[in-house]
Amino acid sequence: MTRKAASARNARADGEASSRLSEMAWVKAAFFHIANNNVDDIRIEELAREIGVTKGSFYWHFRNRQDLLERLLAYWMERATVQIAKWNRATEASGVERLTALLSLPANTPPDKKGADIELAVRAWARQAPFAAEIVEKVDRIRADFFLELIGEMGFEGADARWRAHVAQAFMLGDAFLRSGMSRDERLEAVRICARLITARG
Amino acid sequence: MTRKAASARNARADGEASSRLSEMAWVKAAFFHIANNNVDDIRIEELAREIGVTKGSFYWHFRNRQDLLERLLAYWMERATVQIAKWNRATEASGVERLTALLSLPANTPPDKKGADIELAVRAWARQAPFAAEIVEKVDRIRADFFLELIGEMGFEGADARWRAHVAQAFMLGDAFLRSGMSRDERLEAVRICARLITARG
DNA sequence: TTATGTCAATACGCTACCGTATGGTTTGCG
DNA sequence: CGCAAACCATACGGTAGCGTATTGACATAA
Repeated sequence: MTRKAASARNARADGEASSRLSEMAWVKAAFFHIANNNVDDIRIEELAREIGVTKGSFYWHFRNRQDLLERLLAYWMERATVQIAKWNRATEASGVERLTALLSLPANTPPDKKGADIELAVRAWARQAPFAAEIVEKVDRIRADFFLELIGEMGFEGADARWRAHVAQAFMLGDAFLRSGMSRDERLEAVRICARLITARG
Repeated sequence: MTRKAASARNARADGEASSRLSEMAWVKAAFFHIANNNVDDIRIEELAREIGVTKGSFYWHFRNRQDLLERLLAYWMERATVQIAKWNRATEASGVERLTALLSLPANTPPDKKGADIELAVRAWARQAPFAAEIVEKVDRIRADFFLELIGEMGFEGADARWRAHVAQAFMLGDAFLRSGMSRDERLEAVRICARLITARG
């Protein structure tokens, strides 16, 4: 059984995308669950009910629950880094504008601007599971480089630039997690102010 | 049974502290568990094993698991707000120094400077349980006021002060959650830089 | 058409928990 | 002493969720 699943997966990895869909359906369902609750809330039988199949399907596509979680992490990492970087490089806005936009991520990340919730859940998860911690560290490092690059473009250098980048990154996270009753406009203003403070000379 | 437990608790609330210890032992054990993992990891039978008793004891002191969780929250809130405020008001350091110290909380909060972990776990929990969300919001509001007061003492006023306070608070959280491989000294330096940026005129 | 691979349904065993019921033991006190 | 309350142990029922075993349905290629 396990053998079969493994070989089937490898076969798929090479070639086409015949059942890729059903497999992705599981990952996405899990993604929604971790967004609204936490990682322990990802229960196979529950996901199955939502998708409209049974466990029989699950254990065809995945070795076990852990297997799903690992793919979920990979999926999250992709969204949390690569796509953002691409988007940011594609746009031709000014440095400060891009910094502002970046700071208000992940609060605006789809689906349903639940980006912050997912961040939180994954980070909570990371303290439980080393393999999740690894991914989060990677993500943080990639984001750090990205912030540094952005700050660098604005004329800061060396250690100074690194500190400012760090402050920016920390603010991004913290702002997303703060449960203050701030309106959308207020949040945006706060982000703008923060960008100004971070890029102030002195 | 339930009645008995309730009345016993009330009786204790008035007077002495006969069994306060054993009760607190449960709360603290739960506290350690939520620090190292998350709220789902608080399992009665496991805590019992660690304390050296059995479930029989637990259901004497607490109505049920939820009861324990609520007292745990109260305990956390106390630590997360009141005590910090007291400490901060007791000291006679300068404004910037106090801001710096505050920013590096909760990363240095005992036990075992696990403050950040607990923050994370509680906030993850808050998205699952409304009654936890309520407490976190209270804590955030109290801290916000506190930051505002501090910033105010440094001569900032009105909206400007509020934004700066918000940035400080967000940084505090985010810095605690960032899984970057920073050394203790680096972290401290980052905090100092952040305090400078936040209190810069312009 | 038959064989083989792909995918899903059903039924089962197993374990980890929660909460309850009930009985035992210690402790304070009249 | 002796009794009541406080405190804890043991045993049990109930449930939720993981993983497995087995069979069924459908497609496609030989």
